Amino acid sequence: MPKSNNISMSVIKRMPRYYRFLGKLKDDGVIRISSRELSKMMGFTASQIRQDLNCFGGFGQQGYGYNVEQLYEEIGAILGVDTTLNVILVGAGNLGHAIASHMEFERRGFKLIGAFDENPKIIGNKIKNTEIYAVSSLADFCAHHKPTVAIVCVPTKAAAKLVEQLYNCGIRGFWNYSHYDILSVYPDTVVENVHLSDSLLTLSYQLKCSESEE
Amino acid sequence: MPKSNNISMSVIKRMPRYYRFLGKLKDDGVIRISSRELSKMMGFTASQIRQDLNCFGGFGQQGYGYNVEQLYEEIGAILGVDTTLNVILVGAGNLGHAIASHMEFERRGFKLIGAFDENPKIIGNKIKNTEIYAVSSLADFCAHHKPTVAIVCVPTKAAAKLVEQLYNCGIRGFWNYSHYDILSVYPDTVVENVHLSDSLLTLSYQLKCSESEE
DNA sequence: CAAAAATGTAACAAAGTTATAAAATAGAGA
DNA sequence: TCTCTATTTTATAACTTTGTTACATTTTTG
Repeated sequence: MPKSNNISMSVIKRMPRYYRFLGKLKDDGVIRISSRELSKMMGFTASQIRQDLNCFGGFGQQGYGYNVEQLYEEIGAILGVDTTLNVILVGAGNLGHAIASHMEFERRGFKLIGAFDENPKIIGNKIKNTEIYAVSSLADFCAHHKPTVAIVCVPTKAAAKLVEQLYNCGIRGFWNYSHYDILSVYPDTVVENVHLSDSLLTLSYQLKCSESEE
Repeated sequence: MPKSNNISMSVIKRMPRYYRFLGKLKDDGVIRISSRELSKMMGFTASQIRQDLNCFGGFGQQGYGYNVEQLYEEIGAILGVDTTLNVILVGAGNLGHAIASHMEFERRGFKLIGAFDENPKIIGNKIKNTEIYAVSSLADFCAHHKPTVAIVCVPTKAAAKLVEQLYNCGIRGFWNYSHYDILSVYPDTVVENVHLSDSLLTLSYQLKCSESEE
């Protein structure tokens, strides 16, 4: 029974991590867990865990802790894992292909229903039972199958135009791996700009710092 | 002349993004830019940009703005792009291969000097002029070439043991794509757990919210 | 030389994190 | 079965960090 308060982004960003650890515990057959135990595993403070979980409702029981399976399901529901969203991949090159095949979409409430590319050499190939179509067929495909999310793995210069096109096709969620930053200019869209290189650069910065502190 | 204050992680995480946008401006031949103009492009407030940049020193000039090229170089230096770090890839499967070939390491102060995998079928192959070696040769290789950063792209169950092994080989920076969470248990190591699926789940959450608000 | 533009800093506000007091439960032992 | 104690959450309060606003100062431009 989630509280309908608006939750802060900081909390949301931590939820998938909780989900991950709880899934692991569940698979290991753990029935119950306290915030204190979880904190040791995850590297958060127990306080924070309790407060985070409490944003959505009191899942814990005083003197007992949290029921692992129940909490796992609750967080799954919060994140929307229990409702399926249709996804398309646009740009099925090296990276797009790897991401699509690496990601276990089904376990996360997504279903890959199509992939698109401009390269004639790979059009017709398959990624995990999903065919790669020509980008030119995008509009027709979307009109039929109504995907809501697109994984954007195209070169920088192609991205801006593509995003507009995808929006017109009804796409409302963008999972962006291109070097182009998608800004949320449309009010009803959601964007995750991944930018792998950003985390590499923060790693670089932190390494520099830890060296100079020795 | 960077200030030696300790900068907050929130600021650091924004720096690569500044670097990206400034690089683009530089390539476009833009000589100077004001915080106001930048704010429009990037979706931050102008104030925040000024405050962020000021953490490292006064790069701007009143009444003029910032010199694009100078600022680009300064931020590059802050992030450590100007000093080269040797990197190895461990796990050269689908994802590892894609990331290594997608990432422009040289432009970011990194140099890929080796890749490792357990699959005999791909040992001996090349990724961007870098050979794929057997994991068993890891220790020898590291003793010789002293890499400081490892890209971890192995299956979950292999990760824990591997991290320990890599630490013993002198690796101090972990760029982790496995589903295993590397905790910073060693005091002098730096970890970036990427967890692609996390951002997909936050996207899912946000989509759910934006729907219910309509 | 004056008006406009822009930074850097200080004051303020909001958000996030940690600590603590109160309430509830589980589990042990009589 | 009942009672008591240790455990653990919840709610709230204190604190810390982060972000925003405002403004004085400086520089450019016409």
